[in-house]
Amino acid sequence: MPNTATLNPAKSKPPEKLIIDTGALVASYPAVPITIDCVIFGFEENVLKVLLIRSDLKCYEGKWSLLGDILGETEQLDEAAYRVLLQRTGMNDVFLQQVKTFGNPGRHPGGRVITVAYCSLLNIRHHELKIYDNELHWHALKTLENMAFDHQEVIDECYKWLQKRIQEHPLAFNLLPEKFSLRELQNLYEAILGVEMDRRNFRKKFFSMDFLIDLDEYEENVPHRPGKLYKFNFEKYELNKKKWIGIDF
Amino acid sequence: MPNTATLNPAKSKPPEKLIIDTGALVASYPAVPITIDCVIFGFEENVLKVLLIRSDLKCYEGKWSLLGDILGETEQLDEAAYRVLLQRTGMNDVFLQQVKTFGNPGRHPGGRVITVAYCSLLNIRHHELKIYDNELHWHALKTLENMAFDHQEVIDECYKWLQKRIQEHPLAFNLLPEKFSLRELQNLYEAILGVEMDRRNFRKKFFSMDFLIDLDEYEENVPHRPGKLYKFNFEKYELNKKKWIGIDF
DNA sequence: ATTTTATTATGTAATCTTTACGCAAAGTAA
DNA sequence: TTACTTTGCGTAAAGATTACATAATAAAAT
Repeated sequence: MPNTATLNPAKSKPPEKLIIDTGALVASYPAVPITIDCVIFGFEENVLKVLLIRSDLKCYEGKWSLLGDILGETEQLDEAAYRVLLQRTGMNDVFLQQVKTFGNPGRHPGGRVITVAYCSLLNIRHHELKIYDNELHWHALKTLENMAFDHQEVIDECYKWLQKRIQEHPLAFNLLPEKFSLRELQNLYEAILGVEMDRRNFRKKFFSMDFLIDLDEYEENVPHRPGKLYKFNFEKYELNKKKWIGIDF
Repeated sequence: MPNTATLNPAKSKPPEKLIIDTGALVASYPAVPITIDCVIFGFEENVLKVLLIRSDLKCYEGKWSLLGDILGETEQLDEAAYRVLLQRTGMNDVFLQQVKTFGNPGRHPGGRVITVAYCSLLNIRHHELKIYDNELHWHALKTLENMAFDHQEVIDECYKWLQKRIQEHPLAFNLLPEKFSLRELQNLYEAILGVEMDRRNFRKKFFSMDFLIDLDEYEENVPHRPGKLYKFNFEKYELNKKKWIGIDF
């Protein structure tokens, strides 16, 4: 029901004339091609990487591009993102999230194209690429250059999203092997956040959250004392996760 | 430069044939009309409100709709959001942020329309509406019903965004008068987060952040002991804001 | 005038969290 | 054996959060 306290009947007018033919209305709208771009982060040898292909546009010859495709006419946005990933990499067991929509009119040389960026993270070792077309491969995030379109900006925004997100959600465990040492976990956080942390306090923090399962196994083939291996207790996390009340800025 | 460590030249193929006519490429893409919808939150009499108009579609007769419009052909997304707000309300001094894009193929009865949702917050008293077409007015968020399109879902997502955001950024001060009492500030947080907080701890928290300027003025025309008035020190906040390292989930 | 009521302002003690370190134990390499 | 690196565990000080107590101030009721 309308909140009449703030309705101003003297000034307020109802819609002039109701539109019946909604089909004609929508057909009269200017339309824009929509693409989906996937920013897939991976972690390997202590380096954060992103999955790219060669652009197949002449004007971006030699430049690198995100995994993207045009949105199908009857396709959901999420659905399209999963399809792009499957078609380009053969992977189908990855969690994607919408991050931001980029609509600068000049972002595509062939005319206006709006893209919705999706982001995901995965363990490079556990997700073997099955398709290598257009030189698909992992690039170290730190040394990216020669990006086509506005894809550098898209990646930058997704990286910021990742930095924020990894502090509040257990995303990190998608980037690690199922069994990992605390050192590997810490290296991942340090690489993504770009900070150094105290080993002992990092350990204490994770143990106090109490979502790590001690596997009573140890690292092998390391040139020093092997660390214990853990896995993340996703079930327990789902039941006990923080409700997030805490003003702080 | 490509990270050759993960490039697989045996399997990897360069693009078959580079596309020269990008204009023809883009013209061949199916296109979708894009709209911008603005979710404008306001706070008045301890109630969180959202600004709505009557839908002018016959099939949604009597239902309520967000402030939206079609994206102009050469318009930036952000630009369009500010235009919509200005055209519908006459307001031009409000900060808008992109929240999410909604692309369900069935969300508009006239055919596929994708909308990019923008969100803002403002002090109802300080932003007098200058246009009242289509019964534009504030609705209490709690008792919303009869929403057109998927606008209930859009509002729900923006409300979640707001709840998260207000805990990490000083958004609340856009919803309050410039001079406010601690009680007003707390009421706002309680209304948005839907929780009760301890008066004394709330005060302590805000004083310890040290972004409130004590104006040495007092509330007037309140039926009890008047509280001190403060304003938010945006300059100091910009210099000292938290760098946000703190894993917690 | 005095009392009652509502609300502001301030304080304090107990608990939990974070930070900055110290040091022994377990492997590897010289 | 000895040096070196890294893991694992611990602790004390500082800081933040929580729960609750009480005095002060203004308006309204008696």
